[in-house]
Amino acid sequence: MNIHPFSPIKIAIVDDHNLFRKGLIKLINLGDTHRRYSVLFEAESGLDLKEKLNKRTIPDIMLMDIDMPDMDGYETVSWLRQFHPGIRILVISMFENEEAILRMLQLGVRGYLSKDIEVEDIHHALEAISSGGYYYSERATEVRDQRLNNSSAGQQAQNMSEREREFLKLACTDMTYVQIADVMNVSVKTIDGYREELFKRFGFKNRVTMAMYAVKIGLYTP
Amino acid sequence: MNIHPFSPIKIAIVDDHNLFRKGLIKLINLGDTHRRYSVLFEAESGLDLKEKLNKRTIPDIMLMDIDMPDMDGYETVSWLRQFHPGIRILVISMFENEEAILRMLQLGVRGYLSKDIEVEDIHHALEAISSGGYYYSERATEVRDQRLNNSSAGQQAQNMSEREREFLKLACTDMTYVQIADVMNVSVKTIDGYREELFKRFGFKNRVTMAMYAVKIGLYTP
DNA sequence: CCTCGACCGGGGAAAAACCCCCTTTTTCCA
DNA sequence: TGGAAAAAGGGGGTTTTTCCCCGGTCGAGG
Repeated sequence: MNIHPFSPIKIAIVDDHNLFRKGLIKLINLGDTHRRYSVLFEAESGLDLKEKLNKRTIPDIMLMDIDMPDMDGYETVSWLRQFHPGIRILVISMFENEEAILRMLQLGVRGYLSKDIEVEDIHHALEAISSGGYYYSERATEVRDQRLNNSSAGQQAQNMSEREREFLKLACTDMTYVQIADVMNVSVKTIDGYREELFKRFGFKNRVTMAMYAVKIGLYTP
Repeated sequence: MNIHPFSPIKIAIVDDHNLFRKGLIKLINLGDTHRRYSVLFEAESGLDLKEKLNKRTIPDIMLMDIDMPDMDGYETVSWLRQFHPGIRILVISMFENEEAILRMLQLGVRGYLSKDIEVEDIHHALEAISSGGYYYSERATEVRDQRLNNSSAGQQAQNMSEREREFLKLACTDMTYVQIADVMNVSVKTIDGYREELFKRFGFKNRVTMAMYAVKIGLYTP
């Protein structure tokens, strides 16, 4: 189920760093002797992408970063899945942590690569994706597999609720739990419940390590 | 005081991400019609660089990342300044924060660029540096200038002592202040002194915001 | 001499962490 | 479709840690 088997495969790149975009283009062109791929355009963020998608040809494959200003990778992918479900998304991110990988997998991306990639990696990924398949880095595969297995094993983790997410973000600030309870419109005891639940689930020892986890998974940017 | 006015200027790149290295090479070659620059070799970390420097021609200019495994940018620059003072260093980093910029400026680097650079930026920087000058991004210039002015003004900040730095790193972990006092071999009250001093100096409201600051300036990576 | 930096200490209020308990609503699945 | 289980919210009370003000010693150096 190839996309346009005889015309070049149209690619767009969404990343806030010019250097990365140029690096990606170079990696794509290196070894692409048959001009199978053509990079249509680049965008600096999800917002930028939304504008550019209106005026241009729709790409077949979208290379997507996660950490971006305005509208990050998760939001952008959500939006794309809803309004352009035909575009296949390959995430290329600095983040190799479970949370990021799982969220993206759940959003239905076609591939997940680290930014530490070689020419072959990106070509294998592009080939797999353009022929209807999927391509995950070793690390992403590992995360996905271990998620499929461990339901009762070890520490069952992840999947925070929206309220827990919100609490976790606020716990990274200088607010006390009383103040957090106030802005979240629940009692302090409820907040304490969220805290305890997260402590238990993730093994946090104190608020600092919890906040650090939030940073690590990109939920909060200091 | 040009370096080899008629032979190409030899460049080496130190960055742990292949993508960045390839992107940099592409940016350097783009617009370098006269082949003024040649990229000698790439290294993935300071440690890797040390090995490669022994076996190869010494480059004129070194493009240097900060966040790297094994031996980070600061260590690597310190080492280079000591053992290869002739190599001119251009830092190209994700970090645009005061701490990082100031530390690098103090170590005597010739330039500081964000990773958000265009072709012209890198060429201006390389020209300036190879002809004996300096090149700082807008942000780096701003930081340097405001550091020259504000000695008594506003909040005199920065310049943490080595002990304070160490404490700040440990304060990002799950250790209590008692435990931190233990590993730092001082009394809890001394630790409390460090804490209070940093709180006053930087206006932290609680340990979480202090830890977040440590992350922001790159002192601790969650 | 006397200040400054690094260290140590008391006491106390507040916040955070950690227990146990409870109700209501939603989900889900046999 | 009925009931069990989970998720969401709340409560009382304890211990530990954090935070903040106050004070002190000691040695180095202008």
